[in-house]
Amino acid sequence: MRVSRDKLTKRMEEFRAALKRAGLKITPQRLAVFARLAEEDSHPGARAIHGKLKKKMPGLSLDTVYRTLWLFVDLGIVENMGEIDGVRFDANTEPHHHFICRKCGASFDIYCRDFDDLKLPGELSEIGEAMKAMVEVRGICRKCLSRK
Amino acid sequence: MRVSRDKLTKRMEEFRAALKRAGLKITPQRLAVFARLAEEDSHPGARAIHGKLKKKMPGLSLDTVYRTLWLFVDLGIVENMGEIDGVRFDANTEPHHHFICRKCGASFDIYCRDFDDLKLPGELSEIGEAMKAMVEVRGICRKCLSRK
DNA sequence: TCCTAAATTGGAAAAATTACTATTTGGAGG
DNA sequence: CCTCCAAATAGTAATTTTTCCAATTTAGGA
Repeated sequence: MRVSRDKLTKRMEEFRAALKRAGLKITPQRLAVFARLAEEDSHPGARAIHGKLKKKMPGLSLDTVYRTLWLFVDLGIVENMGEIDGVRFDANTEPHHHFICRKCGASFDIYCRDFDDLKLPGELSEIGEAMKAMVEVRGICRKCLSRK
Repeated sequence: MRVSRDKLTKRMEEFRAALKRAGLKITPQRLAVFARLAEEDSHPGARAIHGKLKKKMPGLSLDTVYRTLWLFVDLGIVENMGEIDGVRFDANTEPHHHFICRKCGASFDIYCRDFDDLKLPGELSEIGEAMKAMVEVRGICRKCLSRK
């Protein structure tokens, strides 16, 4: 799905501001990667972004895309979805939720009754058939906080 | 953290029942992988599981671990965390939530006011410092439903 | 315009995951 | 308890994803 024009403009402004604030250069590559990410809400991976941009920007290296994306995550203007180091597995079949550390990727179970039976919005049926809902809390874990 | 003895027993029962129901063999490898996963709530990845089990079961192949874990996901006794095909990125800075398709891995944004300001449980502070909470809904997307 | 630290490229390396074949084995049926 | 065979595994090769690095280019301040 496409993002509206003014949302896009707003995001591009935030992007420029964040780079300026951090004293980083505004390069064509960074502009292209961010724009690509900001104008769609399909949450692409690095390869997908690289593939799309390669047409307009043949020299673009895959490494740059990766480096750029993680830079954006560090700057707080982009969020990563999914674990840092590959897929993980969970055999806990009871209702529970997750805390995930942004620094080290560690994850912890959270038990919270209020979260167990969230009422899902009706429009969800347009997207698909929901089977389960859980809350994902992101932050910094104790260990990472202390060794900071 | 360790899981209590009766929870573990219960999970092992469910595991045996699920394999039986599907007409699959209960092998030492499957028992070991599931037990390893069920007795901890640290959500390990395939490599971590393989590494731990290698000591007791020197011949265990990494392929078996991967195959076994995805089998468990298919059977519904294990849930995978993180995207199927690598890390993804999201430049949407507005409060929103995600629907993720179990079949194809596609993800969609959900907007739902009720989810935007979930009250986090106090015990969370023992785990770390929370920065953001979002709801992750899992199910089957329209496309996958229709092509079923 | 010039200069320099920062950024990018392209290719190589590392890590994660899947594929494949020969061999082994769980467990159904005798 | 044997026997047997479809199912499962081991070991290794292939593929995919991600990161690293040295050489080169460039954004943007002076």
